[in-house]
Amino acid sequence: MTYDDVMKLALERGFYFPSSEIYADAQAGFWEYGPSGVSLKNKFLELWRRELVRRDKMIEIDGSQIMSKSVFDASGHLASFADPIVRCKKCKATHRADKIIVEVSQIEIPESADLDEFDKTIVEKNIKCPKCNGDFENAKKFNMMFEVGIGPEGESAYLRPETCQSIFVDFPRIFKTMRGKLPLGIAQTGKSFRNEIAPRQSLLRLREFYQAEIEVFCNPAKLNDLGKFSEIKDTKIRIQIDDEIKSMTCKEAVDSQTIPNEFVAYYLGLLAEFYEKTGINMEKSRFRKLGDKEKAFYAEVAFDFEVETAVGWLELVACNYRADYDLNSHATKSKEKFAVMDGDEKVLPHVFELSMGIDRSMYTILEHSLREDKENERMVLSLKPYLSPIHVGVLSLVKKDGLAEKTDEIYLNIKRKYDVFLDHSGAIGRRYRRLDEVGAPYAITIDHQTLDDDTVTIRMRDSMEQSRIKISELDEKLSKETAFP
RNA sequence: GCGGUCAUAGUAUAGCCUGGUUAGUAUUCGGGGUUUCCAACCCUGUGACGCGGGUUCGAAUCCCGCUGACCGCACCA
Repeated sequence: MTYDDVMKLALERGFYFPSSEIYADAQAGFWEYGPSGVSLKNKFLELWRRELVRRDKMIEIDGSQIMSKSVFDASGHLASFADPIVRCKKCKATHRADKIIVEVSQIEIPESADLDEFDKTIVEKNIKCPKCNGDFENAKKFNMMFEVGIGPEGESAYLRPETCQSIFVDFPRIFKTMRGKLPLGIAQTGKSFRNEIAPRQSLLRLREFYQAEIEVFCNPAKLNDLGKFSEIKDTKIRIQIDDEIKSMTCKEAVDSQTIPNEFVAYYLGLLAEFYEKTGINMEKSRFRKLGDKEKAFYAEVAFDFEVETAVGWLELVACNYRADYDLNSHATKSKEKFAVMDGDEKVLPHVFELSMGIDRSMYTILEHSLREDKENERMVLSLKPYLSPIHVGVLSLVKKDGLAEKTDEIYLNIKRKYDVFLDHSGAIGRRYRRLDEVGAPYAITIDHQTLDDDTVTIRMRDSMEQSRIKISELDEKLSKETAFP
């Protein structure tokens, strides 16, 4: 399915839509989830908790979205999350100062350097705008963090550009009070904020977006000493090496040094098993090892988990081995002690991060699940039953003859346990089609026979097949069919 | 941020060039009827010119600005 097909579904069926859309000054990069989108997102996160957080005995926190200046001073975001930019006086085009200098003069100036240095070099080497040969204005820093003013004096703080900083900052307390033991995963879901220059494509590039992040704290001396590695050693993952994607088991990946150690391979394996269960087509996925130039400023080893969609390869998860970059910086700036005991050894833990983009995952799940059933003239959203916004539709075949009342009765009995959509009106076929489009895997229909023998028909979304089932067996059936795997 | 294309009901569109009707159509949606297991049919109802300014007796239509969407470039720690 194309991007436009997914967009249309999202708008018509309440998955997502533009924020503040009734006002003309609404800015780009902000989208809202509607009822169907929220329901899908909640279930996606429940699956994430099951497959990663609980499975690996991680613990979860929920931190502030606004954090102090010191946090981002220590994390490096104040200096490194900003691009030095120069603007052409003539054609107004904006360029990265460091890049344009390298292109013309081969002089490498780190992007965190003082602005004077860029200006000086541009003048010395007589660098002009590549588009129109015009002169540049003075270099400026464009920081992608949103600054906010706190209290009446407007003291400076920032909306977090990634959720993980609260995990690092909270680590000493959490490790102590939760009786932590290495390796320890700390997880968090929530919003992050980045002032993107050009947000695009609805959920794919947002200024305000959801992340589900996991930071695993570990003893760097024990990266190949992981008992639980056996759990995923045979799990297949697809890894891009040079231009070729190879499918191999996690064990093969470590043995061949495609992945540097068991520790990293274990978490990539968990991630692959998780995404398999979201219904994303894993044949269209890859882990891509990032080169030095692509990696974030804090990363030693980095793999992106990417999935192929109608708009190209999409990065869904960034997996970064951040080493002790973060704990070290926060320890130095705050004077707090971050080293912990691992057996008899005192270590400053290293961190491996799985930083998941929830919004992009939502889009990908929708795109990979949506199909057109031409034979039956319908669009079907073949979501996994446990992820569907609606588990089951409850329909009366006709409203009269007491069927509506009987239908209401069944609805009341199951509505608290499942996401149920009750519908009495219109042609039955039309109601089935509507349910197909929001991905409801089952529909039960109350007909005249129901009044005689207390059975209903149950219809499967994907096959359109129907069978009769006793009302008394309904709960057991639904419970089994909509359960998380 | 630069360049190109574009902006009319929930969705998809006609009308714009050549200014003047009650802004048309399809579908969706609400109510009613008929049928009774897969978007049928009949009746009925709700629903739109992105925002701001200008020209004009009169603007969805012409002009300017803004905002947004799409596509390329750049950006994506």
